[in-house]
Amino acid sequence: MARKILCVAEKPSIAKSVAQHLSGGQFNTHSIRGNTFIKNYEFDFNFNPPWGQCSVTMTSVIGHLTSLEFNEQYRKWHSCSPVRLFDAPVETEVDKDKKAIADNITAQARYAKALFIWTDCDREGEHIGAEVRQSAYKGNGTIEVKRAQFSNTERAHVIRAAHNPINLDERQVNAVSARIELDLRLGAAFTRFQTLTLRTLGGDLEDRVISYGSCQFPTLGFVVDRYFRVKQFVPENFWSIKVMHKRDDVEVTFSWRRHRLFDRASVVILFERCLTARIAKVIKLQKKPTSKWRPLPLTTVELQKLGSMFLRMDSQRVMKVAEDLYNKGWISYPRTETDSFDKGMDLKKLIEKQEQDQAWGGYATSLLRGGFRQPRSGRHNDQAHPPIHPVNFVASGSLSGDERRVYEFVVRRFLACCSEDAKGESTTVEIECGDEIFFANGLLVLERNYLEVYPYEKWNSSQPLPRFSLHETFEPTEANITEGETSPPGYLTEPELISLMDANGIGTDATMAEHIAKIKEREYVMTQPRGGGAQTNGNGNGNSGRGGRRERSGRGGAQGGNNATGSGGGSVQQFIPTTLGVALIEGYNGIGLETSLGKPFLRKEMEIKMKQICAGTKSRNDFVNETIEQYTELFVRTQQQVDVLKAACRKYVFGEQP
DNA sequence: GCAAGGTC
Repeated sequence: MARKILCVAEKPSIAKSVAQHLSGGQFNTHSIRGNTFIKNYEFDFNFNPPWGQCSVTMTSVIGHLTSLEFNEQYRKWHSCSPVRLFDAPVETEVDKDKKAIADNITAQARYAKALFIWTDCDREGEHIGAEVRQSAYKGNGTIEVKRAQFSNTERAHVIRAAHNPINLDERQVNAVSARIELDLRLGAAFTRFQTLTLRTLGGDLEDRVISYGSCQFPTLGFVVDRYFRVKQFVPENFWSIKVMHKRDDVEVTFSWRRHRLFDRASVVILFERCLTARIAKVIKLQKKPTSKWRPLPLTTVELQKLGSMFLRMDSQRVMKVAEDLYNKGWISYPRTETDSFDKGMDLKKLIEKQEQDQAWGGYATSLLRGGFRQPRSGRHNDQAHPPIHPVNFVASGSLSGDERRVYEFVVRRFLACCSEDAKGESTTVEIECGDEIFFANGLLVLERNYLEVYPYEKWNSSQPLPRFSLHETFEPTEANITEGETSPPGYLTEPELISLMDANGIGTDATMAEHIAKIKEREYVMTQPRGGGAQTNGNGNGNSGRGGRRERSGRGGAQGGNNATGSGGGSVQQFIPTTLGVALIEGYNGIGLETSLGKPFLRKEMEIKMKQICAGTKSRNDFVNETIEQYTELFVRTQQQVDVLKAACRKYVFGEQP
């Protein structure tokens, strides 16, 4: 009898495409008991020695199989003092809804010679691989465990991976298992402590969960931080000079090189010198080619940011719709950090599929007839998934409204990536008037190229500048002093929040939207459209607290954010902390810990140490012990100064004077 | 009733 090899992927879609490639399409499909998504695919494949020709069962899990939990006696909230959760015993359990999946692996491992793990080649994937291994060992203690190394599911790449298995990377497994343990201990300890302590203040705090998480708190911190920057903003007056000149019926405005000054008297003096000079002289005349770069291949973070800017959906909604499109086979896997396409990928074949579309089909054809350019390469690569791209054509009629808009965006972005940059010509005229220098810019768009298919970005020719010649002198028609006042930043928008999270390593591409949703659900923040009234997520009053302070929407109305230019109506949502959200962050800031829980630094540090574990320069034990020690210290200090936290709640939530 | 991370 042929030897048997069990292969396990991280998700059903990967199991299916790997099975298709390895079997050449010749495989049998079996459902398993207890789970409708998981299938076992059976076929033969000739592996490299020592395995040779084998019968293969290819199946999958659905993400993590197990969770870490406190032992039974610590699970009830009042079972122990929260501080004990830093060292209470924990155990790993198969999730209830994953039991059937784990059993399938245990059963299939029983007669297999080897287990090939086909989870994503990232840290979490490595840990999921270890979870799979554990289930396999239950059925077969001597099964040999290997790991396939692959970053996409192209046929040749998959077959190469099957022929060249490596071992699981225990360091990555350890880094993730440490992360899991720390998230559980810190989250549970602080959540129980906060909730139970602040509950004693009564009122609106009596029966709600006031959760702490190493991602949700920094996320809240960003919102509160911006809120105070808006509130504490003091406008400043500034003055500037502009020079105007009319020629060939065109009114040209020359802007001041110094931009603006905050001292009126100085501006008046400089202005008077200009007036005295009377004559302006052209000192620089420059015409040069310019271009607007086509976008990079699409990552999850970009999809979420641009989704809230152009499509006016919140990040959670965009991800939900993208997942649906992925599950229906229209777009590639939507959770990726990679912003460059593999050299070997056949992009033209994907473009061909779009030729039939009424709106962008013609453009797709023009790419295939010579317009095609290999996409730019960004610097990110998660080694697990390609950038988000359309994999099949679907007529817009068979999609729902939101699906249509997300699909259209993914397709247009993809076609734009495969296009030439937009080309133009920029003109600069610089004049000297007295000792001051002024300039005017002109832009002539020559070839729109990718912009033809990517209406989300704008680039338009300016009014053409009239002809000037170098060194010529002329008397400007008019010169003025202008006056203005600096305007406050706007409240944080969702794309800005996602950028901050991304830059600070808060959450992953797949979870950022969830953290944002979580702080809304906890009523730490609410969202409102720019210039409109408040809107909360779920039920309840977003401005928690009796007599809580209501905030005016401020003057930030139209400023500071991205003025979206795409399709889709409505206006951008902005994030405003509730009184509770402000109280929590201000409370922790006030306790004077060297690193506040409301700042991103602690999470960043965790991320750095995980990388050290993966590099082999730090052990799992050292990492866990150090971090537990660090947070225990923060916890004890917080307990000692809990009055600061309570005072912040009284002040902000209940509006009491200190 | 707590977290964050996978994925459906």
